[in-house]
Amino acid sequence: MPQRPKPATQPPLPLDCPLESVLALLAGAWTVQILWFLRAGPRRFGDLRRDLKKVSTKVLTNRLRVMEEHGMLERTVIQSNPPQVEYSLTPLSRELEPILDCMESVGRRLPR
Amino acid sequence: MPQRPKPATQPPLPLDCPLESVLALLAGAWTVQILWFLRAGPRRFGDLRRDLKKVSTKVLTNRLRVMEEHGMLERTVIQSNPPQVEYSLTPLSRELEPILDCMESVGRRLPR
DNA sequence: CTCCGTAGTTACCTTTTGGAACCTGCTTGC
DNA sequence: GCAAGCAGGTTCCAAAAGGTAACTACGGAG
Repeated sequence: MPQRPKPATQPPLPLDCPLESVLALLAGAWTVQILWFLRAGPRRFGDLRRDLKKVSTKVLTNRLRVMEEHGMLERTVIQSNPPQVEYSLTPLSRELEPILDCMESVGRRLPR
Repeated sequence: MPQRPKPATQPPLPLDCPLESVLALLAGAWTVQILWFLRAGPRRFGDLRRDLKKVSTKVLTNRLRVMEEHGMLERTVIQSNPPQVEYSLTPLSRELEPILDCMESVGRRLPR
């Protein structure tokens, strides 16, 4: 049994973590799922509410607003009667798609 | 201007979302960063606290406990004086590494 | 004798988040 | 006239998350 531990295991940190920007975008409940369901094409508010069962309209609205502010969603109002709103991916959120692919393939090989 | 919108854009949802299991593992603040810093090798409690600046000991302890319960971390007590605790990746968390790689490369090509 | 570093634990408080329920205005179908 | 579907907005409340500060126990350094 050593009498004195080494002062610190790895004095310098092993590379600063460059994931913050990505994590900031993906943070928040439902964010990733919304991206997932929009990959197949634009979807309307009510579609998404049905896709994400168990989400309340308030939370969904907030999420969509925040994602839009982050430039991850485009919101298009269709002038019809009643008016409809379509959400679709942007160039920014398309950059994130590889992460979804990766999560999917990892999830498939995971137990359960 | 159409008089009546289509009843629903995509009646069946475009594939049920298979990301839940992965998202459940990665959820929670600091989780991904902890995995990131452990990739280089086992690290001790104090190391991680320094890696993740701005994290309180309480929150870090909670995170580590939860991740251990999920089978994502191995906790090893080193019988020294004072005793030390080392955290390391498990087979399960190693399965998640591709996601980290992917996030890193996406993050690099993102603005900012 | 006091402080430092080890790895936490505990109590307390604030902030954030999320959910349920109800509301709007609009039009169509019955 | 009444209900239904569209896209939300609003209010209230509960739960969860997170931060601060103080505390534990151990030995070594000064």
